[in-house]
Parts: sequence; C-alpha cells; structure tokens
Amino acid sequence: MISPARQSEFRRLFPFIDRCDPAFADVFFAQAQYVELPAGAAICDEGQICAHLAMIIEGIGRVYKLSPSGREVTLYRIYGGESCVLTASCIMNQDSFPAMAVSETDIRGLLINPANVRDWFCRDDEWQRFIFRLLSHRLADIISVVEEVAFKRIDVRLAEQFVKNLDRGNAIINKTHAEIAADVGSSREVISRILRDFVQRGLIKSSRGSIEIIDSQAIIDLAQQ
Amino acid sequence: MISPARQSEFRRLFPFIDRCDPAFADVFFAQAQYVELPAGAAICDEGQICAHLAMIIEGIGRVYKLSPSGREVTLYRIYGGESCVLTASCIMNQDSFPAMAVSETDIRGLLINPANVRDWFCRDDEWQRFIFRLLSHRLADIISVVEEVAFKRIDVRLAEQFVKNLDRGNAIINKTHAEIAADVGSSREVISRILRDFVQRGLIKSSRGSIEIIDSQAIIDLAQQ
DNA sequence: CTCTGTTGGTGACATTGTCACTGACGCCTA
DNA sequence: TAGGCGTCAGTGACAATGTCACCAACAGAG
Repeated sequence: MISPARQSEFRRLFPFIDRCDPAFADVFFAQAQYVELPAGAAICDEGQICAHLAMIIEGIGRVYKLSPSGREVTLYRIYGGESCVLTASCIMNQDSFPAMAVSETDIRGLLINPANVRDWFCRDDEWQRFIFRLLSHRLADIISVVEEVAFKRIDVRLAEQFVKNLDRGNAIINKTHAEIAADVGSSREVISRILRDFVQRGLIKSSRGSIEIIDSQAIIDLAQQ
Repeated sequence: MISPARQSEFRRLFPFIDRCDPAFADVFFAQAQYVELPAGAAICDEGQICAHLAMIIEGIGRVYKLSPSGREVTLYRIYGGESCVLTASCIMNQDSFPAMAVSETDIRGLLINPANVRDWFCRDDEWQRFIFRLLSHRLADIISVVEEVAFKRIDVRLAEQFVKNLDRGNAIINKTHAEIAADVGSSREVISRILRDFVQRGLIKSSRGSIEIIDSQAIIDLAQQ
C-alpha cells in the first residue's frame, strides 16, 4: 500500500490515474510497490526476463544497446512521469528484454506486477490508453534513433543533444566525452575532435567532465541541419 | 463479408483466428474488407494518419525511413501472415505514421477498421495477444536495426542479407545495387565497391540487377561477425 | 537502329571509426 | 609534500564509409 503523500506525488506525474475509476485507483495503489534505486544501478540486462513494470516518480533511467566491442547507443531515457516500454512489451509477451537499462541518477518509483499490468488492461480504459501511448511513443523514439544514426552527421547530432539541454535550461553539460559518445553511438576520439572544432569556432567552452554552451544560436542553427 | 475460400486461406496464415471464440471469428470476417494492391504502391506516407490495420495474405510490404537527401533505411518487411505495427500503434493512439510504407510485390490482404481493432481488443484474448505480439516483435526488429546501423560494418550487413535469402532458398537475389543500399541504409557506390570485392574473392557472381551467391559458407561466416 | 532511362563503375575527397600512445588532472596514501 | 594510480582528453596514422561528379554499358521503346 502506497502512502497518501506518495500517492499525491504520483498523481501529479501520472495524471491518467485521476481519470480512472476511483475503485481502480485504490486497487492500483494497494498492489503497487514503492522502490528506490541508487544511481548507476543495472536495472535490466540484455536477454533478461523483466520482473516488473517500473513507473518513475523521480530520476532518470537510460535504455541502451551495447555492442560486443563495447560501443553503445542510447535508445531513450525515462524521466519522472514515464515508464519503460521494453518492460511493458516484455510483460505482455513474456519475452526477454532486447536491451540494457541503468539508472543515471537516483531513482524513486512504483513497481507493478506483470500479472496486474495485463489484468488491468481490460479493466480500465485509462490504464489501457496509458500503456498504448507508452508503446507507441517509444516506437517513434526508437525510429528517430534509427534516423539519427543512419542519416545525420555527428556534429549535428551533438548540437541536437546540446539543444535538448538548453531546452531544459542547462547551458552546462556535465558529461565526459566518453559518455557523450555512448549517447550518440560514436567513439570518444570522434567526439573529442568535434568538440575541439566547436571550441575553436567559439560555440562552447570545454573543461574536464563538462561543457559550457557559449553561442546558443549557432548551436541551434547547426542542430537544424 | 469475406468469401469462405479466402477465409480458409486467411486461417492458414493467421492461426490465432482459430483459437478465438467462433462468434468473434464470424464478426471478424463480416467486418473485414478484402483488398489487392499492385507492386510499388505507396501504402502509407510519413506523417499520415493511418486509415486501417492491414493483415497481409500474400505479398511483401516494406516499411522504411527516408532522409531529406534521399537516402533510405528499411525498418522491417511485412510478409504473408503478418501485419503492420506502425499502423496498429497509430490506430491505438490516433497518431501519425512515423515512416513510409510501400508494396514490394503485388499484395492481397484484409483491412480492419480502426474502431474494430480497438473494440475487439478487450473482447477476445487471442486478438489482444496477436496485437501485442505484433507490437513487441516489431519493437525488437527496429532495435536490431539500430544495432546494425550503429555497430556493424556494411560488408557484414550485406552478408546477413544474403544469408536471409539463402534461408528462404534463394541463391539468386534480384535487386539493384541502389535497392540494396536503400535496404541497409548506405549508398549505391559503397555497395558497388563491396560487391566488387565479393566478386574478386569468389563469394558471388554479379550481373545487371541480380547477384548469385557462389560460396554460401564464406557468406555465412562473414555474416557471423 | 537510335534514343533514352537505368544500372553500375570509378576517382577524389570529406567524414567517421579504430588503434596505439601520450599528457594532464584529481585523489589517495605514505 | 611526493609519488602512485586511475580517469579524462588529445593526437597521428590508417581503415571504412559517405558524397560528388562523371562516365560506360545495357535494355527497352519508338
């Protein structure tokens, strides 16, 4: 049973629950389980069967593919108010998870039992809609990753990442070159070279483990190619 | 109403329908609509709202992304007995279709009305399972495209394509270099160069518009990298 | 047979990936 | 405070891939 304080926190982030039948919401909070995870924890490994559907209240999760040679690409991130599709899809089909997931920050959230996810599906329209929207938005996310990787130059994709940070109000990005490379599916050396270029053109300032965006407009223009 | 001959054809390809409640199957065939499409027809364009869920009886559909510069990547193909996820996901959410789709061959199939897809979802378990399996398998397909594009050398990916053809019993592939390039998300020139290499190594024979696989084992070995 | 559109081949150059190595920095401990 | 160690970033050399411009071979239509 989830405490009232946590319930109202959850309701702010997952407004669908207020549109559900109140009786359903009661069952939901009775069956859900509250969990906390430290940053850097492995949530799900490739090929594993997923135990639960996680609904994030606070924190960031990252779902990515890992190549045998050690390279990575981020498929998508899960923020507060969101949930993991791959988990959802695994639960519905009892398939194995086709990627890896880690917590990028400390995470707090609710866990839903696979049996409940399925049972509730036809019990409450809003729950059904929530799960479907989840699946379809992630499908779109992953397709856009294909597009990025297959068609766009890396400097443009870096600029896009920077713009995402600007949109969230961060002109400073605290990441190492290797982390950025794992994000866009490239290698550290390539990122270093491109960032050196950006510095020489006055677009950013770079220091150990962090990047400051100086010329936002130029970054935005570059991202729009 | 679908004719009995077509119904039994459909049942062979979509066995789930026999596991459904017979009353449901009756409704299904009463509401479904039979269609034929010529090869090369545009089924769905980027950004369009999908009108129907298509279930393929015969023929091949291709779903792909197109870049502004004209390059392409195939996301997946739809064969007889399969159906289009993106359509399914669009229908469930009334979203727009995030890719393009064409018929690669003549196609025959059934069309299901979006309202029916949704209504039937909670009416019949087998229908629900069918739709979910569809979504989750395609999600896995598309993730594996990300993996291919981000991590693998093009010669290896070409070999993989050839192996898929060998698995279907075709040692001869009737495609132009440009078509192969669109498949793997590369450019014609690169494919030409790699195929020239393959010819010189005795793996294939190449002629205008078709490729014959000579050394299957070497192709299989290469694909396994 | 000629014309025309399609298909494939090629060289030159830009971008990206990979490998091997180096130096700089921060932190810990003696 | 000096030395040791791990993380982070920079670099040159080379391989793989993408892009552009152009040409040659071929097939089908008229």
